[in-house]
Amino acid sequence: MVKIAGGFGASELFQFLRDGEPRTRAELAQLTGLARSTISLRIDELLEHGLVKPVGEAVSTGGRPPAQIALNPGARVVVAADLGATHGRVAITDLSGRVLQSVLEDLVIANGPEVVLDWLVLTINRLMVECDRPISDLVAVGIGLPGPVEHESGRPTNPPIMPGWDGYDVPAHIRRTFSVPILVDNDVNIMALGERAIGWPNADNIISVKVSTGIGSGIIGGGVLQRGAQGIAGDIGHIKISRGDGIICKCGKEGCLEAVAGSPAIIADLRAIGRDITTVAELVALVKSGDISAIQAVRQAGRDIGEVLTVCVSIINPSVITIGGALAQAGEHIIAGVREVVYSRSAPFAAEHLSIVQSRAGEMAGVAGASIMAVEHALSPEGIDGMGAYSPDALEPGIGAIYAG
Amino acid sequence: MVKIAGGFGASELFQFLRDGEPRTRAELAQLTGLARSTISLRIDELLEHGLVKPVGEAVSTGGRPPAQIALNPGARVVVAADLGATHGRVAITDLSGRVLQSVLEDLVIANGPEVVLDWLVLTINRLMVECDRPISDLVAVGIGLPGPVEHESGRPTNPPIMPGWDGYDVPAHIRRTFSVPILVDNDVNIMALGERAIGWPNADNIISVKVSTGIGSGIIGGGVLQRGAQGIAGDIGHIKISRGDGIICKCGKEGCLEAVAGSPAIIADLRAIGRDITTVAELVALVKSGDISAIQAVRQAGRDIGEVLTVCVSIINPSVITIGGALAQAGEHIIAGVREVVYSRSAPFAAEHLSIVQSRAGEMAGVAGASIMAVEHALSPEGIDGMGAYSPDALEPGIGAIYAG
DNA sequence: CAACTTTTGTCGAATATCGACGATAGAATC
DNA sequence: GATTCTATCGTCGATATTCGACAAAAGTTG
Repeated sequence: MVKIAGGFGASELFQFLRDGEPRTRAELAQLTGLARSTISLRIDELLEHGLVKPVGEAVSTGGRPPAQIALNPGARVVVAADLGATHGRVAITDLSGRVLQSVLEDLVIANGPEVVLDWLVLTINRLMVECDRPISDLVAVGIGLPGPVEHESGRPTNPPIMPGWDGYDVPAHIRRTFSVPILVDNDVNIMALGERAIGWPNADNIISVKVSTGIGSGIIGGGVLQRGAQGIAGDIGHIKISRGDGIICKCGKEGCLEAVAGSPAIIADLRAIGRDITTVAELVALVKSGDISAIQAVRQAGRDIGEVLTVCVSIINPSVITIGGALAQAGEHIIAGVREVVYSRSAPFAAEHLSIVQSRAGEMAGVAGASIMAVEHALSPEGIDGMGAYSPDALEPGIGAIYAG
Repeated sequence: MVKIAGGFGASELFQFLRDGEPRTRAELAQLTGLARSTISLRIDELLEHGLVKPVGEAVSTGGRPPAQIALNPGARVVVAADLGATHGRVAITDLSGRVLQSVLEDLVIANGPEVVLDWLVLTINRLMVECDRPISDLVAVGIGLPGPVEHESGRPTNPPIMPGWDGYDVPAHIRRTFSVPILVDNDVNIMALGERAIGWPNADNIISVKVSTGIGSGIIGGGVLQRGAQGIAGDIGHIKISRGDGIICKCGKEGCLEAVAGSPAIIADLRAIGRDITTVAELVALVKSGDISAIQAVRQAGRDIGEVLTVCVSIINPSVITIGGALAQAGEHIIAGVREVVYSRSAPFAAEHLSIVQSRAGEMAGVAGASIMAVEHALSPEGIDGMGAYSPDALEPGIGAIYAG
């Protein structure tokens, strides 16, 4: 039986403190409609579990100053993993998303799920030891993968660059070691979550573009991540653009954005005119060194991306577009190209309130988003109850979070 | 003070009966986690107010057969209005969306909000009398307008074809006469709601295209209507298409889908080769008569729309695309054109699970959606409480629903 | 037709919530 | 610097709500 109704427990009250804002008991009473005395009881419960803590006193309005209660972000931790094709970044963060410990390691996603996820488990264990936290403090794991993922089940679906991963039950593998909720999603989706959390907490309509070897985007619409029917919403890399005639993409179609404006295409173009570069890092370095041809090529890629984003603006009507990924490290040139096209071609009314900006979260956008995704779940009423907020036994050292998943 | 927490009242229980499915008390107890005795008390409350009714008995499993309780759709009514540029359709529907009474009248939206809304108020009054319902049975009004609307406030924003409406407080005007919640939205948005309700109740990702003088779409993503930052999401009419070079749109830009594939463009093309038509209706008739040129023109419009929808499919990843509007009445030709392009150009995985179909709701999609929107609000916990579900006084004849809005 | 099964409404018991009161802590005042 | 004032905090009895058990009701089965 799923508990749906029932009393107003500590976990429900906790929802009002999730944003990290300190509040007084009186404010919480106002918010919830409960009596101050009831709030006090719930607060005591949460204090006992360490999920909230008093944070000094608010300004007195003439009488005894009210005590402020706020989320205690350090009470528990989550794992945030951003796994790419060739690198993996894993972090332990607290409930506010603050990174306590992190590593960036080489990783070959094509080695298959067993190898990669075993490595992930070992890495999590190592990081937990390094930041001196018992495993019982871990309440959720968020993972981003470089391909489509069915978020409900955590299984990759038809991933083009992840041989052996199709349909693999990622959460089950991790849960063999850590009995906590495992959340899995596309890497651009968690990137979008990260960008919003770090740079645009109040924007409900965001497109976060990642430009690197591939080109993809994560879309937040109406405040929620848009995954689409098969988890492949935001897949802008294989939209046909006008400059793409005659250029065949890896996917078999002609004129895909990715085939024209992805870093392999840019690198190939520059090699053709004598620049000796092979990697994205070298391309970025060349642009930063001031090479005119490289700058022009990158700016043109920005225009190509802008062509597609112009359409996205009409369809999604976002208030923010962020540009991230390895190629975005090459300064403002890409964004300049994007802006040039989007602002001139979009409907004035839509463009007027649209910000096109460089990623604020940068390389950490992925883990930031994975952390948000994990915390989001862990702090939901089910997550809190799963932590044992209602069972005092969970306070015993060494027991901690046991969650059926 | 906003009531957020608090007991599990009748309105909360009612949420489990909103779908219209009959349920037994035992099932409801299971669903809510409350005791059967408590459920019985709440059911009695709802029965008294007529919001639910017993609907026969379920099959006995050997003992006394359980009584089935279900939503009583006839208990209250809502107004659903779909106002276009030149016509307005207004309906009274019950809580299941069934149309009790409706009219379709000529209407000049450009006459401004005072004239149009006064007409709407009169029409509502007339229809309520015709279906012999007291005004106290009315619990909400849903209105669709042919332009962008800020849904939260119910005010049109920068509507291109609605002079005098910009920023007008539509709900306030209606509420002068009917003190109920007034919900306002874009006409294509309510059309999308209607299409889902009638044809695809389980689809969480739908694009509903309306093809007529203008071309627009309503997008449901992740189960919720996507409005975007300024309420203009889904505005696909002014996306540039490849065939549009040199064609100037009313909006001032070049090559807009609407300027190429909208009915005025098609009619102009056909007149140029000697067909004597001026209206959409005549165009539809010509196509239905089997005129090859007309059929080809319409099919080409379908291809043009398909070009834009191909991009939409990549971005939104819908499971359903519906094609409606006056031009869609001309048989399957438009859809054939759309399918031709979308299925051949989209990523195989996305196209595989995508249905592209003609509108199932047809001309009634708008009012169906407006009805859904109104009912949705009226049956929410706030709506129910606003009906006086907690104040027995509301049962007195002639008092009924009073809602502060 | 009697025994059995399952639902339904009732009622006392258990539980949760509320409102009031005194204690507490700092600000304002003299 | 002592006193008064104001507002919060924790406690406790009063109240309202919910639960669980029981017996009556309504069909089914043998």
